[in-house]
Amino acid sequence: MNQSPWQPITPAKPARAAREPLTRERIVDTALHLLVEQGYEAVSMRKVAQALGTGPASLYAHVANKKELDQLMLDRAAADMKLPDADPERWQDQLKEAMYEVLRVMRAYPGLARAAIGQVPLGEYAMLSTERMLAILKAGGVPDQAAAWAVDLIPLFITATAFEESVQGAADFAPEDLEGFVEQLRSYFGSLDPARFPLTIALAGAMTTGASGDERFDFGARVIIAGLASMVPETDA
Amino acid sequence: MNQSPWQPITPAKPARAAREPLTRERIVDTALHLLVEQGYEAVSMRKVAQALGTGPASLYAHVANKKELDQLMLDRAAADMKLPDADPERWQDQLKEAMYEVLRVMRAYPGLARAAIGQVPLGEYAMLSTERMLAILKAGGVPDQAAAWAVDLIPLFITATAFEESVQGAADFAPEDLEGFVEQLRSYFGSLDPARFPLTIALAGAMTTGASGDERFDFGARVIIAGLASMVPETDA
DNA sequence: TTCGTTGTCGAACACCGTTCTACGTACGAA
DNA sequence: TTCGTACGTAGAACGGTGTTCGACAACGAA
Repeated sequence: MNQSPWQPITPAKPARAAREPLTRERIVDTALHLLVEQGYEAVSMRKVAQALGTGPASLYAHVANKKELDQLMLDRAAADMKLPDADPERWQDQLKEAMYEVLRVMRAYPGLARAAIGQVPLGEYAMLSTERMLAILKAGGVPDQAAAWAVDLIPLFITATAFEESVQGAADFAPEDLEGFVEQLRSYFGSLDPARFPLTIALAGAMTTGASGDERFDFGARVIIAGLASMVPETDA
Repeated sequence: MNQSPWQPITPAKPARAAREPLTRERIVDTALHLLVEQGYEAVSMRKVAQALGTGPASLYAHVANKKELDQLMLDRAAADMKLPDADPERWQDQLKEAMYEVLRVMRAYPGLARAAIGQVPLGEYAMLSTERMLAILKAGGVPDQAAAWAVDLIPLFITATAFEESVQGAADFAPEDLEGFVEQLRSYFGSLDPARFPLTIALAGAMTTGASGDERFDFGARVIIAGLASMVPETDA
C-alpha cells in the first residue's frame, strides 16, 4: 500500500517471511483439521496447501507424497488412543475396551480408515498401541504366534469396519435416511424368490438389525475374542 | 480407401454400424478384462471406453456411473464362486472352504476388493453366495442373529484381506522384494527401544511370519470359526 | 560479500468422473 | 413411403486429482 505501485521494489515482500514457515507438523495439523471438518475427500494436496495459504508444490518439500501424508495423519491420530494396562484377570474385557478405543479414534477422524487399511502402521504411536494390545493378549495366555497375528487381525477388522462406515457416511444419503434405506433393504430381501433365497428371506430381519450403532461391531469383537480365547492352552484354574 | 478422398460422401460410413452395439454386458466384460489384465487402477471410464473404441460419454447411456460399474463387475465376479452344499457334519470345514473360495475369486480380480468394501452386495450372484453361507452356518447350529451378522463379518474380513493384498500388490516394490521388506521390518522391530517395546521385540519373528501365503488368512478364518462355534448352544452330541 | 544450498510456489502435465450438446441413425406413425 | 421423434453415440469441456518442473528468493558458510 505504501509503496509505489508502478515500481515494485521487491514485489510486496510477500509477507511470507512474517508468516511462520511451513513445517511437516503444520501440514499434518492442517490436513487433520480439514479431515475432521470436511471429511477425507477434502484432504487433497491442493486444499491443504490452500488452507496454508500456498500452492500444492510447496508441500512436497516436507512430505514425500499423499500416501506419506496419510501415514502421518494416521500416526498423529494414533496418539489419541488410550489403551488400558494389561490385567490378566480381565483380559477379554480389556481387549474389547481396546477395540472400542481404536474404533473411537477412527471415527473421530472420518475417512482415516481409508488411509490405514492395507498399510503396516509403523508410526511410533501406532506401534505403542500394538505393544499394549500384545500385552493384553499375553496376559490372557494367548500363544505368541496367535498374539502376533491377532494384532494384525484386530486392526484389520476395526479398520474395515470404520472404512465401511466412512463409505456409507460419504454416500449421498444423509444418516437420517439410513433407517429408510434399511427398511427398503428388508422389504427387498422379503420379496426375493423363496425357492432360491429361503434363508435370506427368513433372516431378513436379523440381517438388517444393527445397521447403525455398535451391535455389529460388538458382535465381531465377541467373535474374535471368543476365537482367541479358544486358543489359550488350558492350565489350572 | 475406395472412396474419393476429396468428396466424402457419407463420411466413411464410420464402420460403427458394422461394429456390434454397446451394451451393458460388453462394458462389464471389457472392464473386467482390463481389471484382470492391468489391475484396478486401469479400470477408468476413459480406458474402458477406449478399449471399446469410443469415448467415455458413451458408457453413461448404459451405466449410471463408475460405482455402478464397480458393482456390476463385483456381481459378475461373484458368479465364479462355488460354495459347497451345507453338510451339518462338517460345517466348520465347509465354512473355511467357503472363505477360501471367496478369497480365491477376490484374488482372481485384483483390486475388486476396493469396490466391494463397504458396499452391501445386492447382486444376484453375491446374494446366492450369502444364501449358501447362511445354510452352512445354520447347519452348524449357529443362532439366527449370529448367522445373520456372520455373513456380514466374514465377507468384511475376506474383503479387507484382499484389499490389503491389492494395496501391497499395487505398491511400487515387486512381490519378490517382499521377503527383503519383511526382513527389513523384522530388523526394525528388533532395533526398537527395549524399554518401550519389549513385546514387539520379543515377538518380532512371529509378527513378520506369514507375510506371503495364506497363514495369516488361515489364522483369521480359524479365529472367526472358533468364535462362531462358541456361540452354538450346547445340545446332545 | 559471494556462493551454494534450500525452501517456496506458479504453471503445467497427465490423469480422473461426469455433463453438455450436437449429430446421426433407426424406427413407429401417418 | 415419408416424416418426426426419440435414442444411442461421442467430441469437447468442466472441475477436480497427484505430482513435477523451473524460476526465484532467503539464508548460512566461506
